Amino acid sequence: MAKRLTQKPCDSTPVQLHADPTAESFAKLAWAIAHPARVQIVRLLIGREACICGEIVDCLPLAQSTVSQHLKILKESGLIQGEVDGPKVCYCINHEKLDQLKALVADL
Amino acid sequence: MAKRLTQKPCDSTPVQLHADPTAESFAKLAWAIAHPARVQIVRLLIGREACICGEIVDCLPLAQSTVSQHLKILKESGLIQGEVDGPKVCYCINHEKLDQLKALVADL
DNA sequence: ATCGCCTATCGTGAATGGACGATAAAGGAA
DNA sequence: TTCCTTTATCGTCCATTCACGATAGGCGAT
Repeated sequence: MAKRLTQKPCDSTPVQLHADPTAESFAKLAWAIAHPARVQIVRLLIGREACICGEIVDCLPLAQSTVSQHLKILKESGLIQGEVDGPKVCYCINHEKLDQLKALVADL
Repeated sequence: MAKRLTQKPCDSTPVQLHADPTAESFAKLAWAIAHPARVQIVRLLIGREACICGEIVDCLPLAQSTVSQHLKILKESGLIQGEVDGPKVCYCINHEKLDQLKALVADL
């Protein structure tokens, strides 16, 4: 790359689009819901404001370990939270993060 | 899977969350912007309402072929459109698709 | 027709994602 | 304690992504 030096780059600003931290966090958040199973999980948790646990597994045509993996990804993204309740774990939506995602997309 | 038959599944609806076509298209659209480079490209195209061409390459710290790949992904998602203009190609945002994405996220 | 520029595509390699079964860890109940 | 249930993690396999250089095709200019 870097060969077209005879003309101005984008707009009037030099270049400086490299490694945009905003784009990175945006992409991460978007990636968290960039899978049908994760979209369904998020919607499920939104649908019932209250938290639920491994019934999520019963709602998806996936193995328990696979669902657990998706839940981990969603948890790491911050979109959902898990809280241990005895031997079970209740998950619920993190509305702050969800609103943040909504704002990021809306402000596109 | 399918072992917990002694208790009701999620909510009162049987199960039927399998292969939700809505979730699939949502996930596809989200995946299209689930990469920092693609977020930057989309923002760039939104910033300048008009279309631009391979200057995008100069705005990203990526090889031309890599950028072309990302553009292809975005084009296939419908979020952007490319129109040939002589030896160059001008890309622009597909506002309909973008609005669709916004609506999908807002209605979460 | 030939040259040079712009872009898409091909081929490759490294890394990651997604799915599964098996297993481990934690807690409640008998 | 000993089970049983619930969930997370491990290891593995296959598919896909992402990045690159090289190459091919299109088009305008010379």
